[in-house]
Formats: sequence, structure tokens, C-alpha cells
Amino acid sequence: MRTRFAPSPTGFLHIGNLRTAFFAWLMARKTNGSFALRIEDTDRAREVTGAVESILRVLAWAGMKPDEGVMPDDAGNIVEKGSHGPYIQSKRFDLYRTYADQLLKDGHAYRCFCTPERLDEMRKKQEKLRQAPMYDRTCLELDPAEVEKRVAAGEKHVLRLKVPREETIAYEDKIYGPLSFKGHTVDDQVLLKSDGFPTYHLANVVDDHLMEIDLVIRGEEWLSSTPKHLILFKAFGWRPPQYAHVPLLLNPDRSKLSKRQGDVAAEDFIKKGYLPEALMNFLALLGWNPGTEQELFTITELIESFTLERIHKSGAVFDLKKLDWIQGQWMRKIPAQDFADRIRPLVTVKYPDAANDSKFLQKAALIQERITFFPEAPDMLGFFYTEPTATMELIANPKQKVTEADVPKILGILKTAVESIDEKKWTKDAIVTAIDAALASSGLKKGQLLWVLRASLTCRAYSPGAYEVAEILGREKALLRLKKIGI
RNA sequence: GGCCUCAUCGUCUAACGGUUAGGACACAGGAUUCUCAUUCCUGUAAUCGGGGUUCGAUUCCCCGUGAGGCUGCCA
Repeated sequence: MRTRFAPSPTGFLHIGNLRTAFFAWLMARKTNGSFALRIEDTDRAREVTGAVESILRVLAWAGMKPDEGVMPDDAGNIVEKGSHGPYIQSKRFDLYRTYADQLLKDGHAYRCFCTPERLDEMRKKQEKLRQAPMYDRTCLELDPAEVEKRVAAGEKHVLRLKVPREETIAYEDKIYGPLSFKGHTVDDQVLLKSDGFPTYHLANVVDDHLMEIDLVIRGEEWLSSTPKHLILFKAFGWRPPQYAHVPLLLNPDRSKLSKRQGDVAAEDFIKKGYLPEALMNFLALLGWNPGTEQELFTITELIESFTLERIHKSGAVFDLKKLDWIQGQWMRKIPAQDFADRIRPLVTVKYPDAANDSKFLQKAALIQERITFFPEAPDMLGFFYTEPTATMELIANPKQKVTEADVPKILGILKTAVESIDEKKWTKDAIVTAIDAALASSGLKKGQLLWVLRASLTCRAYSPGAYEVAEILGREKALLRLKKIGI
């Protein structure tokens, strides 16, 4: 199947659009088809510089390489590839004009000279009369000769679609099923603006046809304009593609997911440290399910399992809690060495010693099952690279049944135990054995001993386990930290 | 207002018209454990309302109600 993603470069890539793009990409991969990236830049006023680069960056991050269309080349420059180009609408303006002329000639469109002011007034009146605001077709009644005269005089005008009002436009949406719209409820959409630029509706239809797109996957917000597109396809005598409208992503209050109520830019999620595996996994599960109880999917599994039939119709609230859970799951799946390589640069920024740390892999392993986001790593490993100072407040912990009075005694026992281990035999097993031995003769609880050990070594309320930290820290350093408490 | 769409635990969702309405996240409790986290176990929690159709409706139909989208010379 030939699918496409057709964003307009008017700002950041919305997370909902990323999901829509993903669905389109999945369908292309699943069917050994083609996924095209087309840039819909017909609105000059809203164009934002750098938006295309940003969209491309996000898609690349997510692992979605366009098969054709706009994409970065090996050097990172933005290029167009494919036999159906150009893929940037602003480069196709002549094309739209040609097709618009054809509609005009065939009587499927007409010129409209109404000013924005008049239209505004018209709408206000209609609203007052509780009518649907729609173009009243004033200019459709114009005498052809007069139209020619005004055009020749260079009067500003637009081209409108002449909607067949007596028809019913019906089609079968791949997700919503059979849908129909009465022609008289469809507005005479502007096709060509007065500056000669096409609107979305014209450009979209022309391009989907010329690019031979056979499956259009887009957001539910387009459902209402689908009849306009279908009318256009019919007017041109073209076979329309299949449409699959994807339910919207929602705010917790069930309105359309928007800024204000949290992050919606895909780049925000990248910045936060989400893994592409996690974000895409989560996005796929919003509005779609495999029909099994599987929740964790690799991209490959998704390509295999994904079907439009199992996308359901209602909007889905974007639940950050579940995203974070999936994120954690994927963090834990990363091979240990990869995980270490990944966080090392981050840790190094804060603690330069990490750069040449031969024990970095071991340290990284300790935090991998505790971490949710990579940027947390430096803080979680900080106690390895600084000489922190423990406070009595931390060490004397009622919950661990360690009172302030106990501390000197426990510290003494710990020091003795550590000192009893030979420098050359400093392993976790040796430490466990030594602590166990000390424990037996002390009459203390294991928790009392280990809490003090761990707190003294890390100076943190929570951290990886005492034995593991002690082992990696080494005998000398462990002893130093125990002595440093000096209480 | 008009057009279109949607409706199962708080959230994401499952259930050929027949299930004690299932799973996951979150929450609560417990187990493991030196803390935190992980892992494991248990629990609380849902078919929007009213009518039909049917021996039997979460499921099909109708009417409400609620929610959303669209209603631009934006996309």
C-alpha cells in the first residue's frame, strides 16, 4: 500500500500527528508498500522556519524513514526522493492551477468575488437566524459575462467548489465504517485563494491522486471535510483512496490534546528522555490493541500485529503514567553494555572521572532497574564520584530501628568487619560473609547493620544495595567513608 | 445553532447475543529485600439513562443524555 504523512510546517510536530504518521508507516511496512512524506506548505502566513527539519528529526528518531518524499540525505541535507515529486506543495502551485482551471471549465467550481467583510457579515446574519454558516452562493448567480469582465479587470476573487447539493456523499471509512453526508450540508469550499494559492482541500486531493496514495490515514478532525474531498475526486473523475480516520488523542478532561495541559510536541518527549521504543509502543496502544493481552511490542512485532480493523472509534486520553511504565519496561530491556554506553556521556558531564572509570559498567548495572529516564543517571551515580557527607539524621532511622545511640556501636562493628576482609579478596561474597559473621555476634538485626552501611557509603536515603555499592567502592574507600562519619 | 462522530473500571482497553464482564496502568494491601526501585501475589473499581427486539442484551434498534470534532481565502 502507498501511504503518506503530510504535515504542514507550521510548528512543532504534535504527538498525535506522530501517532498518525506511525500508523501510516506501519501499514506501508506491513504491506511492503511505500510511505511518502509530503510537506503541505500552502499557508505562507503560518509557516515556521525549521519546522521541516524538526519533523524530519522526530521521524528519524522514531525510526520512520520515508520511502519517498522529503527526507534528509546522508549529509543531513533536506532532499526529495521518489518518482512522484515534487513533494513540497509550494513547488506544485502550477499543477493546482491547472487542475483548478479544469474544474472551472467543467462547471464543478466557480469564481467568487465576495470580500472577507461580506462573508463575515453573512455568517453573522446566518448565526442570528440560527442557520448553519455556509456560503450563500451569491457569486454563483453572477452573469458569466460580468464574471469575465471583473476577472479581466483584475478583481480579486477565489475559486469555490460547487457542491452538488442534491447528492448524498457516502463512503466507507476503514475505521468508522459506512458514513454519509447530505450534499446541502456541505459548504462550497474555497479551492483557490485570492492570492492564487490552493487550499488544503484542493492540494490534498490533487496530490493524493497524483502520488497514487491508496490509503489515507489522518486524524478524526478531517472526518467532516472528507465529503468535500470525495466530491473533488468525483469531479476530476478519479478514484478516491481509502480513508482511515484515526480517533483523537485527548487531554485528561477529554478535550482534544493540546498544549496548556502538558507536553504535546513530540520533541518534548524526546527531550525528556523517552526511548523511541517506549513512546512508539505507547502511542500504538492508544486507540489500537492487538486482540491479545500483549502490551510490550517491538517495532517488528507491531508491523506484524497492526491492523486498521483493531483501531477503535473513540478518542483516547493520553495517560503519562502508563507511558512511564512502558518507558521503565524498555529501559530494563536495554543490554547492560548499551545502557552503560548510553548514560556514560551524561554522567561524565557532571563527573569527569566517569570517562575513564573501569568500573562504570558495574555501576550502571546497579541503576538500570531503578531508572526511568537517562538524565536521572548522573544523580543516581553521584555518590560514586564525590565524597558525600552523611548526617546523623539520615543514619539514625527509626524505621530501621537505628537510634542515635546505636550508631557508634554499629559503625564500630562495620569497620571491624570491613577491616577483616583481605584487600585482595574484596568481593561481594566476602562482604556478605563478613557482615553475617559480625551480625551473629552483635545481637543486632541485619537491617540495622545494612542500613547504616548503605547510608554511610552512599549518604542517601535510597540507592542501590549496600553490598553492591561496597564491592564497587572498594575496601579502602568503604572504610574511609565509614570512618568519616566520625560519630 | 447546524453537520458528523463517539460512549465498558479513574485511565488505556478485551469480551461470534449466553463470561463470576477479562487484562494493563494507577491506587491499596502483602511477599521478597538493607533503603528506593525491580519482581511476585492479593484487593478496590466499569457496561451513561430509558425504551424496545430476544428465552437471553456490554453486544442489535430507537429516543434521550453526555462528550468530542468540524462549521476560515488554517491545516
